[in-house]
Amino acid sequence: MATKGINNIQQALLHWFYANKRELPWRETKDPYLIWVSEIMLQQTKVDTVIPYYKAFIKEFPTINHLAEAKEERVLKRWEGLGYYSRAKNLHRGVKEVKESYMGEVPKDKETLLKIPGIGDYTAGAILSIAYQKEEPAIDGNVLRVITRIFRIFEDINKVSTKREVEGLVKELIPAEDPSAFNQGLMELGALICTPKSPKCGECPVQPFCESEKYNEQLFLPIKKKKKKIPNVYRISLIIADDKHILLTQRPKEGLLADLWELPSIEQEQPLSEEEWQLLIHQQFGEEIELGEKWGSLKHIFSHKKWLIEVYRANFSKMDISMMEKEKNKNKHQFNVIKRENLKELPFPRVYQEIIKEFRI
DNA sequence: AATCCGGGGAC
DNA sequence: GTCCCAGGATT
Repeated sequence: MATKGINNIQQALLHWFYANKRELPWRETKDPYLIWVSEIMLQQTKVDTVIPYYKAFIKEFPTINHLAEAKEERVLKRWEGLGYYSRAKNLHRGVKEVKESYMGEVPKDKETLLKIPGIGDYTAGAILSIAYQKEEPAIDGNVLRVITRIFRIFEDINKVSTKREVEGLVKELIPAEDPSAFNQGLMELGALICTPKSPKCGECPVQPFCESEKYNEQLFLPIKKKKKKIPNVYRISLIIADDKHILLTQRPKEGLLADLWELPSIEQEQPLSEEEWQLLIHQQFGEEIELGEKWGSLKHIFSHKKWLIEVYRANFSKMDISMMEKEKNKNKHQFNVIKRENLKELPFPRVYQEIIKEFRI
């Protein structure tokens, strides 16, 4: 089974990783804080997407102290467009916690790390192995795919029992010499060679040890239960603006797109006619707001719902926008009057970024 | 154990 | 367009 004198998985993987690893910004450091930031960003997110965000983020928040002292809105602004915004809020909270409770030093043991918001099993293992060279597994989706293929594990990878089984195997494999390279090697292999759809088994350093490849069953692994299909949500968004202002709302502090800003909007489970929308707009935003010219349509898919958005300009009578500023205090309106010159400071969901750009001054 | 959180890329 | 991908928190 040996090839070129390599007779175990560890050696094959390490050898391959040293020769083939990508040069990535977070691979230039061992700073546990920077490793932490990168691992949070890399959750559910591809490397190519993360790179520019990571660079901008650590430029503005180069140390734990910088991030701990930052305003949350600045942190969200740096996360704008990256998605899963609770990651940013938890990272911010977690860094403050490290500063206050651990004298600014990222903990070196798993139990303590797991208490920090946003750090779970995977991220704790990644920080410990990559920053501190601890022999801790870091099981992400790539590793689950690689290991279930190598060892031909036909159990649902979403089950806790399967993850425990994989964790046990990785613990046995992980070499004391370089746990960091081994864990990163497993993930890098999953990202570059052992890919979900078209694995490049001919180029795989671990191919001689891969059970599923022997039986040509790679494409059946890993096993996971499929999710159900997602409902449509019908949404109308309003452009209420003059030369210098635009009316916006800030989303709730928790839940979907938490704390981000957006156009004033109404949602329904069923599609409505223009007349029916108009009625809801009067109830929601006041009698002086009238549906105007249609600006266009937007669509946005989340994990479990799909937004179908119709964007309209609004006509407003009886008062101008600066009057609405005063009306706001009566709690009659559910929006804020924003100076268009300040739009660049506010974080928006991806789906609204293009349209907001049109109104920036 | 199941569901909630975005966005990008393959096809 | 449709499908696939994937950690942590919450329920």
